Amino acid sequence: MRIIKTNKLMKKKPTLKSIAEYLNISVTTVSRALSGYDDVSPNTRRQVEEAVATLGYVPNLAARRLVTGKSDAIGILLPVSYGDMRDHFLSHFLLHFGRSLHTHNPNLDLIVSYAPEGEEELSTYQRFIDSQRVDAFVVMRTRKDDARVNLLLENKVPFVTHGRTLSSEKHNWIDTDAISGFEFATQSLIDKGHKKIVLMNLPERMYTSDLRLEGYMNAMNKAGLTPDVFVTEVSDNIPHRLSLELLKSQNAPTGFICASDVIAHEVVKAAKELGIDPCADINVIGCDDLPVSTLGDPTISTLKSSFEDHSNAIISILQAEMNGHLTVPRNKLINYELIERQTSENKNIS
Amino acid sequence: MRIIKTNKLMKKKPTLKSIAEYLNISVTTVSRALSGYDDVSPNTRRQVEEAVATLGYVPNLAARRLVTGKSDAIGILLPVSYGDMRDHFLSHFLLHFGRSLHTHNPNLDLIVSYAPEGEEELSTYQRFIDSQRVDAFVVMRTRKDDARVNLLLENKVPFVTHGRTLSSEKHNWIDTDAISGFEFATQSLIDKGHKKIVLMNLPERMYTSDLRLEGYMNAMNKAGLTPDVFVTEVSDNIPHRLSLELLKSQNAPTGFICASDVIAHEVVKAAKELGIDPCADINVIGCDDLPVSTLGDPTISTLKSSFEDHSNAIISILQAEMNGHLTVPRNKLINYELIERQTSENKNIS
DNA sequence: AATATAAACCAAAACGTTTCGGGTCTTCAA
DNA sequence: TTGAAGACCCGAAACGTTTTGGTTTATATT
Repeated sequence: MRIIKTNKLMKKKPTLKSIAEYLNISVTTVSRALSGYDDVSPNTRRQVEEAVATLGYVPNLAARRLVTGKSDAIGILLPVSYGDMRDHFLSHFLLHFGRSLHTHNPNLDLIVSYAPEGEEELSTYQRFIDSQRVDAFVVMRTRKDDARVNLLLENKVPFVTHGRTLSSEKHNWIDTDAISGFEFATQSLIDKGHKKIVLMNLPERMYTSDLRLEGYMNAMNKAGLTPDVFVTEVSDNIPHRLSLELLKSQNAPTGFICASDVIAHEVVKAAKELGIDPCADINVIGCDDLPVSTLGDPTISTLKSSFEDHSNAIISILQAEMNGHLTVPRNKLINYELIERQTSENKNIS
Repeated sequence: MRIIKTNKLMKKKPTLKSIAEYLNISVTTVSRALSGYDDVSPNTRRQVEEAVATLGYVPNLAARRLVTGKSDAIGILLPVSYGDMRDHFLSHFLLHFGRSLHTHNPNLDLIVSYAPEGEEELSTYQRFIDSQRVDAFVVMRTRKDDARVNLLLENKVPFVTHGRTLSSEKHNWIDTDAISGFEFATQSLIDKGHKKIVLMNLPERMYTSDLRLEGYMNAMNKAGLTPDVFVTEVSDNIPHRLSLELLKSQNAPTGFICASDVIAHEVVKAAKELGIDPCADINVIGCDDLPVSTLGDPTISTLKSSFEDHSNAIISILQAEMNGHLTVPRNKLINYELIERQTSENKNIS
């Protein structure tokens, strides 16, 4: 048992008490000095700060959390399904969100755990709430009618959803402006002369799917074109089989609006397999700007919304919730930007 | 202020005390019943368990942590650099690790924070240690001589590194068996008749780069071939420019062993730009089996080691550390498997 | 000189656990 | 009938903070 640090007067981990003794003042005063109260003299405050620095005091979070009832942590329960391509979005989002949170407030912990959709999803949330591990939640991949939302509302736990629900007016949310985004993307293909444009959508369980559909329909209707919608999971080779089928059909579509870059990538791949030029013969637009869309050949056009914006919006709502109480739910719509890459570069389909 | 839950006798959040009062026994006994001590009668234990269930008691973690000094959390301080392609590996690893940790022990929290390489890296670790937020660390992307390792050793905090260091004998680590893996990959190209095989390595700051180099050298020396090594970051378009240069040089290499799939992908891309068939004219092998290597066209051969194995190895070492104390550092080498895809499918380069 | 005001400080309670060092009551052997 | 052993239980302290509701001292006001 050697003493590690060589600072004078150092034996154990310093506490408020040891600092108080060291300075011959009370624990209360030390605490208040450090918390910036104004009933402590400038001189005392300075001494406390010095002592903290030389003794290397760091507050014990457990004790603080016990007494304040706040945990200074925010939780995110990931709905990952192993091997599912959708994990791409989540894993990148997570990294960015964590990073933003940290730069925004390094004292907020991010606790990551898992609550896959299904049986135990709600009970996992409940346990998390009850143990008071976190002050607030970020809820990912919201469904239209999402039981998690109700649970959190009932328990009066602050949270922000990433994606709207059918009861969006009751809770904080951020979301991409899927209607405008998909309308714009569809319109861009219409402008290029496409007549047969399909939407390859995600399952309608997610609300966002409805909104994307709406955007697509808006553009198609305005142009007097017949919409054609397909729904696919982003896993296994379902999107791939579907793409092959579509491309081989007579009177095959030439424009593809895809709800995910992964789907878009499968369309491109299927086209190449069939000897169809994914840039000249058809146009493909994906969504999310995942690495696959820039790394692939050809590069894939995509609807992008910055993780930075997502994260910042979530964090600012969370902060508002955790400090002064929010009287009314807040929300934020984030714009999509159409990134034109090779799969939509040709100017005129005839 | 309405009462949310409708259970009888429920007003506030239940505590040990409320259960004790409810059952007319002492707090001590309740606590001991729940902790599985054997000095509580079967009957009492049953009653306690029932009460816990009906009242919906969940222990307050802050209180427990305060008294035990354990946090039941493990921390991972990510060395992310925004926009860096290496983040691909990290983000996927993180998702998998979290998932494994959760299935292994759902009561262990995973706290994710950020400590980018540089100035504040060590102080970030120090603050994390001092605040006793976590019981143990996972240290990613170890360097040859890694100050984080020393810091953690000095503070006697349990940790496992992902990747060896020069002082590996002093700490727990897991790592991929880079020597064997890269030797095997190189040998596989030699077996196909390649004479000019280059290694496109990562900066030697990381120990793993040395080991990969060693594996490559082993195979080359054994075959009497002249080694040729290049070092590149995995960011910007450095690997791309380097690839173009190499492929355009006279007496250009035909075999490419790359320390990352991202680099391999750049080689492939450069080849295609130059009209070189990345499958027939050259062979390329990457590393890590990132999504880009399966999603790309052509698909890229790669050295794969399963995240599952990584995670499990780390977790089992961590568990050993956190329960009975480990007397001697543990480690685990994880095998690479060569996944042959299109970029190494041709059988004979002449 | 007495009183009000302000500045600086503090003792003690509280948060909800775990654990230490006992205690009481059976039961059973001597 | 006594004593020991075992089974079961409990009071109180401890963990390190924050906060409440003061007290003390010095200065200003009447």
